[in-house]
Amino acid sequence: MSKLNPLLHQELRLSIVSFLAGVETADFKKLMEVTQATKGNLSVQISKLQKAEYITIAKSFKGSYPHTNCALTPKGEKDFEIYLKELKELLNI
Amino acid sequence: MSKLNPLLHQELRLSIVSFLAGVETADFKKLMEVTQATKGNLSVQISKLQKAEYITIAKSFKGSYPHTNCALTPKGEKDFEIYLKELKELLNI
DNA sequence: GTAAACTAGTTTACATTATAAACCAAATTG
DNA sequence: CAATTTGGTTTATAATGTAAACTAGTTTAC
Repeated sequence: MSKLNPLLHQELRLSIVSFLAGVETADFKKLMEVTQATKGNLSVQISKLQKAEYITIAKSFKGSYPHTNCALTPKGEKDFEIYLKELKELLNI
Repeated sequence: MSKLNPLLHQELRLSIVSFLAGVETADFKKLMEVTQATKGNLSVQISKLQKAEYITIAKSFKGSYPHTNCALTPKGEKDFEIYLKELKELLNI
């Protein structure tokens, strides 16, 4: 019984990481779109992922508006894979 | 983005349901053994699963000691399958 | 040129949830 | 008969999740 990584075993964060694992980079707007989360929730959860060094958050300006770009780090990728492996074991899939 | 069933998307409850899906019946002791959870936590979580009609909890006596037996209901089984399907979609697996 | 509405987020207050410690009742053991 | 064990439940606290409220600036319309 290896405990599932609690940072990843949460729907919104899992959605974010899973999506980033496929595309390697996505902005705030895109993440809102694919996850259907509220701005507040998304903001909080990407911060947690960043604190854990699972993603990088790059802030810049696109025209005059702020723009936030997220990408998975190698650490995030690795721990996501471990999570997947352990989840599959738990669920026998 | 179909939201993952929050009752099932919790490690201990998921472990319980996943295990019961394989065996169809297990007692408290067995569930403690396979999940490695504390008694208190296990007690709380099986109660929640029972309230949701995902499992049945049958109390009896085995010799002189109380004995609690759990089994998945058809509803639990069905929602577990739906959860699995949606989880796989989310994770592309 | 200024009020209203929009973009792009962050902060924070509240509600929900999870968890283990404390508890309980009965049985066993020494 | 006191201490320990079995088989749990209750509950207090901590941790977490979430959306509403807020910030800061931009664009549009009058």
